[in-house]
Amino acid sequence: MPAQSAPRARPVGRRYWLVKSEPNVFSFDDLVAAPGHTTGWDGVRNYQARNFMRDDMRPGDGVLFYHSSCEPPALAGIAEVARAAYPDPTAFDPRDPHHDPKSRRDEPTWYQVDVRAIARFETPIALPELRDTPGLEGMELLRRGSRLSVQPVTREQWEIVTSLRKQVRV
DNA sequence: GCCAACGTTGGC
DNA sequence: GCCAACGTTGGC
Repeated sequence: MPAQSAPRARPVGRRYWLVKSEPNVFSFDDLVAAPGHTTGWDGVRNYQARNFMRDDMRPGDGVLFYHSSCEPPALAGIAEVARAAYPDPTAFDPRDPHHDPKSRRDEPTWYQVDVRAIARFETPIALPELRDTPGLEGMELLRRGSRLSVQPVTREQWEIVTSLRKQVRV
């Protein structure tokens, strides 16, 4: 078979991600308290973040849970993708703040995955510590002006971050 | 509260 | 297709 006609295989193995949430709105504790420690990651209205969820996130992938717009901004714990992408129902609801009339049930614009809490870091890993940790220089989170609320993390970055703290299963 | 950086919108 | 205006994000 000609190589150029072969569908490109998705890289095998577990992938890693980081999601941001304002703890005043939805914290890691809120995720732990949710039924099954799981929630739909709804309300994402950025195309790049959507594409990661819709096209690349798979059940079992690792997720770093980041608290933004708070003091201190920090990684709170780890989670995993519990369900692959499906249409974000809040986009269809006219009364929802994330309603988007251009997303239709027969042709959804916005997608979400389900995220399940796995473990809390014994203490949060605050942003300055991440900046100071060798090997994390390339993290999207640390890039100046970075605003992506769903972003990929390399396996190497994941290993470094998760080795910074003891983890307490939830 | 400030403001830099970013994504989106809409006039042209 | 350009780009100014605008709204949002998010650290500080």
